[in-house]
Amino acid sequence: MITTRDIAERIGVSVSTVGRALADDPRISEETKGRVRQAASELGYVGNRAARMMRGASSNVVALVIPDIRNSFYSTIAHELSKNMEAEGFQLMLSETDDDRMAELRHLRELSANRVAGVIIVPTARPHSESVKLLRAVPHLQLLRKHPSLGSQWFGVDDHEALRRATAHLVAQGHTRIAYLGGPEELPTGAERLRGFRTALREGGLPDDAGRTELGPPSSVQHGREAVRRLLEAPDAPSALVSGSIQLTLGILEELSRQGVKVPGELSVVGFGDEPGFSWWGPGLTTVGLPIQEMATGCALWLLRRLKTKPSNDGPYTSVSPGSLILRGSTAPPGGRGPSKSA
Amino acid sequence: MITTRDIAERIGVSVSTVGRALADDPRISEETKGRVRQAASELGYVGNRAARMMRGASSNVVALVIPDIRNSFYSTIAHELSKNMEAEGFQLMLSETDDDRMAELRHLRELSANRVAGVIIVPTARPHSESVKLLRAVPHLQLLRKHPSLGSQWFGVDDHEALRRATAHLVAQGHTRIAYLGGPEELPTGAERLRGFRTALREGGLPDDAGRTELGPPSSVQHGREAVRRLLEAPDAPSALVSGSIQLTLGILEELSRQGVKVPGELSVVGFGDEPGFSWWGPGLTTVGLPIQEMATGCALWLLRRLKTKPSNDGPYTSVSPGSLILRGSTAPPGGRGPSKSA
DNA sequence: TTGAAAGCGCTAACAG
DNA sequence: CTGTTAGCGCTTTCAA
Repeated sequence: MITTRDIAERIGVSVSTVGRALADDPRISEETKGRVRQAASELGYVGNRAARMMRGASSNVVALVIPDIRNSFYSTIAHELSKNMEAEGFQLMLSETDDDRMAELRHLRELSANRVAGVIIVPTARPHSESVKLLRAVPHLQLLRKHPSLGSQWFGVDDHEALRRATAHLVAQGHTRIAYLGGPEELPTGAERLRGFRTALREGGLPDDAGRTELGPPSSVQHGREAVRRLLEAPDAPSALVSGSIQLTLGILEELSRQGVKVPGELSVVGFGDEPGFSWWGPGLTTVGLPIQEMATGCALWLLRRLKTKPSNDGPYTSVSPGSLILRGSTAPPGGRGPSKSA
Repeated sequence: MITTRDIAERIGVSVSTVGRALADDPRISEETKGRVRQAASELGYVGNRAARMMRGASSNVVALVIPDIRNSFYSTIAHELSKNMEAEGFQLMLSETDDDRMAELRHLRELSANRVAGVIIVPTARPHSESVKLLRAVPHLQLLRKHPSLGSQWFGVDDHEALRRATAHLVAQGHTRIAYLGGPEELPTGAERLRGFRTALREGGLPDDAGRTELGPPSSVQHGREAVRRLLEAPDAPSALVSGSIQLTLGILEELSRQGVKVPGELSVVGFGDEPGFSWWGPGLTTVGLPIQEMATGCALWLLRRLKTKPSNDGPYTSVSPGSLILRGSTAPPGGRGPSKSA
């Protein structure tokens, strides 16, 4: 590897002159700068960031800690962050936790050892206490999920409102046996979405047992399939179904297609997120559209600003729009037939 | 930030003793080790990798350079790599090029400055000469696309064979006007897939002008939609369509749904990749399934081995299986009606 | 306008 | 078993 010293020796100046020339220090003559740059380019010199960091420079790496990049929710976020970060000269480190707090901890340890400049994290349900400590030492931001121990900088969506709206739509159509399929309550998002579901039932004047809930791993397509199967086999099968996770929605759709369930004839369905394919599933999936992109961009801008200004500004948090209900053909009054939009 | 020196001072030993204790050097007494570890943990010490790197330690970061993480093709790869890398203590850096050679170059510069241990890259069509130089200095591996200037370490799929099979299936059903919609020829993958398409036509005894081709940006859903529109409006509209890109396939499906084109009645379609949703699109999409996961795992293992053994072993390349044609309902003999599988 | 030298945190050779 | 010392590549005083 070529160092400043190699350049210095080659053109017969000192390393400090080389360093200054490369930093475009005004005290160095244009002529010397030229020779230095020339030599640097010929030798293929690439500055060593590790050395710079030892002199106090900060890393240009921001880490994104998420459950699983295959979830398009997260890959959209990763893309948006990456784009914004790259524009400011930052690189993106990707750490997948698979919703395992130990994996999360392992990653955070590595990230601290690497002295990353910042961390954007979708925390696991109950982060390890060491994870909490590690995060305290680096500018960070929670995304989607919010755990109190990790500070109050948070970007997310209004989960409660999103599910409330989705469910209210079904209630308004006259459904009285509605099932909710979502993540576990120990996840803040899971709890909020479930709460939104129940709020809508209550507001619709439905008894508490109108709602049947199936909670489970939110990133498991497989679990979505199984949960649907259980719901449909139960004696008092619901006439409508709301989902509280993208992956579960994928499982739901697959299983309903496989079983040939008539939607919305036998069952009305509201999905979560708006994946490619949701619009062409069966009669078109009515679903909750989420402002992921806006959220990710906001998140990136906040962190970038935070990284560029010394003082630690601790605005409490920012929540973005509740998402919008996208009406397609998968919902209709119970017992009715054909998509609601043709009613 | 806590350093070894802080620990040393706290318990009254030298920094080297601390260093050795933390490295579990057999020369240090268990008792001292205990005290050092205790202090380290109390102070929340985290080793500084930048400093270690200056002492010759190598980075534990491997970079993945791809066009766009939103493409599920790449997010699957990222996930698979991440999983394998994490198991060996490596972190994954994510660099998106958007198929822009300048963005690619910018990323490679940053990656070299950070002295990443290795790079896995899906190169742009014609990488910048500086990119080539930069890559020469770091263990790297090409993925999917193969550019001669970037060495002969390559992992990919048999694109020629994949498209040949897909097209042959249509030819066998009696189609004589088949359209191919894929990436540009300047991309190695684009060229190979197109060649596979033409091979199948030729092998089927069809004249060269039996095939109509629409080439364009492979990651653009939008382009897929437009290309389909052009194909269908043309005077001699094809009776079958093959795709050579996941994103283009998404565009194709959206547009065909939107226009209400009867598949396979009016048009037979073979997609590329097997996304969630492809199975429930219309009559079910016949498509080319790709062994992405296997490829990514192979790729990870190869690089890990390469990083752990000093000698640079340059086996030429490994190509994995050609993918398999997944038969569903979207293909049928021309003029026939109903899915081919019901024939 | 340029050089010499110190030091960031860590490891490893060389003493004790 | 432990301490002293040097040096990785760079920036930054302090001198010239």
